[in-house]
Amino acid sequence: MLQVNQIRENREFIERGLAKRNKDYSQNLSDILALDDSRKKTHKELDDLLAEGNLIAKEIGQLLKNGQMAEAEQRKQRTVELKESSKALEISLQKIEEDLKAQLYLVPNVPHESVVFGKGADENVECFSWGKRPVFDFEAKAHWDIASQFDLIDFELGNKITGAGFPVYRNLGARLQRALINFFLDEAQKAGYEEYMLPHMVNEESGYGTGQLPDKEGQMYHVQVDNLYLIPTAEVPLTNIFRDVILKEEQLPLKLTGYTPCFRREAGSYGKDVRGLNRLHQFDKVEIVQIANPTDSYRILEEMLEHVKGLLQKLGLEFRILRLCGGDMGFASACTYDFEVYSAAQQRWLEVSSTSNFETFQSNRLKCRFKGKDGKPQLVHTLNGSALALPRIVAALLENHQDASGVVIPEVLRPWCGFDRIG
RNA sequence: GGAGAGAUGGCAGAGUGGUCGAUUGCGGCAGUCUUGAAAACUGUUGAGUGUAAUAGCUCCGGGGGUUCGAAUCCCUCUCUCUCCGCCA
Repeated sequence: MLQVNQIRENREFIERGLAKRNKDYSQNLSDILALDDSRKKTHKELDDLLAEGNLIAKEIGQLLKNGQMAEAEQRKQRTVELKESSKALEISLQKIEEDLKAQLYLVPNVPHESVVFGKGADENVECFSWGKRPVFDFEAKAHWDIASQFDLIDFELGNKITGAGFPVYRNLGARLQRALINFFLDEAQKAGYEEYMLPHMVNEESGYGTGQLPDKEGQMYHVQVDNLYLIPTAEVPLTNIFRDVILKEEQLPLKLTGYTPCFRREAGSYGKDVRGLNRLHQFDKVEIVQIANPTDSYRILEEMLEHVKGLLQKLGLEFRILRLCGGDMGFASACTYDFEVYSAAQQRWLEVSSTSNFETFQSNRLKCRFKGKDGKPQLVHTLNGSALALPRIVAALLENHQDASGVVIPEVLRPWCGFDRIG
């Protein structure tokens, strides 16, 4: 959520930034400022009435103490009027504040200066690539075929137990999952991230805090009896740790990591995208989050990119990094890099990580601040990234590291797996 | 699920209708003293809104009510603790 004062002070800058999202928000911004003006005006009127009421109340107290009953009664008459009009003002103020909030919820984050204009995914900019594409002297299989050949993943069983998009991992497939989770967590720990084990359900406040609510409600599983949501990513519980928290400057940056399953309803997806592990309703992911001083956040974003790079390099997977253009960036992000690994068998790129700086967009909602030297609370910057999401990594590992008779496990994973090949 | 108790500033903990945004202690910060440190002493120390700066206004778990006036009384919700029941 943008800050109204920012909009007021840097309107032109913000409008120019938002234009990169290929949508016009100038009307929203005008509405916001107009609503804020009437908010201020109404607030002032209300405050004046309340101030008068407070004053009279004190006088009445004094008069009663002195036994001046008649005078006290007289004063009370005015307070009746005051109460009526302040009640009315309160109601309209509340309405204005609701409208203002609703408007603010509609406006996405302002892309960073470095983000390019673009209409959609086609205009993302490749900024880094690494690795060699494997060459096979046999017909490369897709991961769903390998998975079924070696009994690693049972999609049918998942369909039976739950439904499409909830695969069952078994045997070496299950152990590979566990190995990857541990590998990613240990790497994060080595890089200075504190590990958390988190609830897999969150309440409404948390959903609002990180921006899944109100607008992306349909993408989360909702447990209605208790009004809880299954987390779509560990980012939600991890970042909400700092909701309504004022940190000390010297605590920053805070680095956190956590493994959780992620639940996504993903309504409206279809076709080749959903084959095998490409898109699931439940998947596993290790997330990294940093809570940063605004002056450091872009350096930290680079640091996080390096971390993710390192993971993919250790796994020996060909990948590229894309700088997302304005039109493809998530609602809350100011700057996002996507990591994609190349799937040799499917002959396409698969997104395995998205690493973003949200600047103050989340912290403004979360009310997560830090106190600097001047003693004034200031909003932090929040950043997060997948490090990494498992299913497509598994897909790429199986496909890219396959040989004529099975799959070779990358050296680095073997201590965690306990086996060096499948098949 | 049943019965009872409670929720106050970073923490502890007063406050049961009228200068209470809140006594006090600890912690934090600044200063005095000291070669330096500790101790002691002095001062200072919540957030939001608003303003050029003041002022004003709001906030004592959330919401609602009573009253001229609520941290304090009433209703309701949430959470915590104790006891009972159930349970991995």
